[in-house]
Amino acid sequence: MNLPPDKVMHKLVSLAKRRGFIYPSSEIYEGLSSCFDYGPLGSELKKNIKELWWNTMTRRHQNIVGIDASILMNPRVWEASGHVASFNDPMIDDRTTKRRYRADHLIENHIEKLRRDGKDEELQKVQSAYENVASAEDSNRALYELIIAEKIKAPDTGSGDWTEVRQFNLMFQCNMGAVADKSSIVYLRPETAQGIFVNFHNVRESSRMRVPFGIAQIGKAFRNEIVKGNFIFRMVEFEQMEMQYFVKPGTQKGAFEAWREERFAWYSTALGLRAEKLHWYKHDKLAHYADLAYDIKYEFPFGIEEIEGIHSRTDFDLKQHQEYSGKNMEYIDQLTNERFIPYVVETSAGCDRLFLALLADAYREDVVDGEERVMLKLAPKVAPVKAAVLPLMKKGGMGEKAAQLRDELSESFLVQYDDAGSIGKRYRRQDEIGTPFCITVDHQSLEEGTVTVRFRDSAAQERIDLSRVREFICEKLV
RNA sequence: GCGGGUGUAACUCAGUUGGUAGAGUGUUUGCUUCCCAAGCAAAAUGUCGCGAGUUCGAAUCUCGUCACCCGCUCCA
Repeated sequence: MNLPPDKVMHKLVSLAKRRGFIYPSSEIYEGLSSCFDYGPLGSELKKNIKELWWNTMTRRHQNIVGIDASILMNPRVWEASGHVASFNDPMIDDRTTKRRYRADHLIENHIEKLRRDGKDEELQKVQSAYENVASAEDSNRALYELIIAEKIKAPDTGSGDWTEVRQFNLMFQCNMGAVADKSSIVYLRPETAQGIFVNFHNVRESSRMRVPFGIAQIGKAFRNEIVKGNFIFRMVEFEQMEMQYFVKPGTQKGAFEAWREERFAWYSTALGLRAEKLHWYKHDKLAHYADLAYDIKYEFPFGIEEIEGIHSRTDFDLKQHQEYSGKNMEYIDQLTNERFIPYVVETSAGCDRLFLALLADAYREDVVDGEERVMLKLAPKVAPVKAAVLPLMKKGGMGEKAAQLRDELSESFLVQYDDAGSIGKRYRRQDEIGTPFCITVDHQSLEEGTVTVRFRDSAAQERIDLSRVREFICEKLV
């Protein structure tokens, strides 16, 4: 059944809160913009995502190991990575049209236009003025003056009623130690990757790794977003699942293609996201550190948006750290006696974004026996609750038998027990949270030791032996 | 941050020209029921987003503020 996109998001938000997937953060104090809490079912689902990712990365690859780096790092890390200098965007607003632009983008567009028009003299002048901005005392002022001097207009509206250029610092600053002064400034990491780069030699040495090898990490990162929103899609505090793969320079292209294929397959095959909702996006404009970049995007109800970036980061990061720390970041290949700074292929996935993609992908409204129902068609391995154990009636010893089965199954996976209301209502409750199987204990169970398994997707039933239930569910979780 | 919209029960929403809050769903308890939101009976839950102001009196009018939704920009 097809629903209007905006309706789907509203329904997801409402369902997520009602059933304990996601609550607004500190809600009793009016919440906090763009922050959310994962509830009992949400934390289970998220844990499943992370576990699947971790196992896929580290267990299935003998040359990938994991770390868990600290969120706070020496602030010089962020000078080396370029975040202190460039991870803040100069923004400018047009008073007439109320539109907002990146000031540097306006100038770059202008330069591009001059180049296309073949106005070489003008081009030279603007280009050098733009290059001088970096060394200007007040770079925002310099950008502003350049925009005014060149009479640069907005590319989409042609208007040019500009405000001052203002800086948006995307890194969270805080103070380490009880006394707050300039020397105590530390940052909440805006990406987990740097925790990997700075540990390159530690990990290589202690795990006896030889290039090519990878380091995987799951952890929180923080960014002050200019525009937040779309539920948990763009949060200021979010969780990344990143892997940096270190390769010999010149071989990065092959590694890149291999990871591209593997990562896409993970979403479509392992997690069961609908393939037609997944898209590739190739970056034309590359970040300063990259030589090739693709994103895997998912078709959310609010648009096609990124869930994972696969980027060829060159040797930029290690080289920077070598320069800023003064420590050698080279790798020595003992077989060939070559020394080099490895190139890096990065796979960087947004855990919360994937969570949202899974919810959006799974949300269904259909009809069973003439009655509408809401269902989350989650793959069994990501579903928070693997099975529900339901006595058909409370009486006649069925409750006791079902409780016994619940205790037994609970040792292997998360199950729910429910004896409240009619059996149909209880099936629907489980459908709504994506539980793939309902195990129902009836009279026959007491007599001959069998139960029925009711399948979420088809509502069909199958009778199996009580002793086989655990095995049956296990088989479906592979 | 800017423009537009919205905040009333867990959810979806009513609430008249200002007179101290309702419905449906859900939840809880009991009865009934041998398989898909059935029925019967009872119950709990609101500082009407928050704070000021006007008024004898504010969910309702005014101002401020916070959050959310839709656009502008960035990215995981």
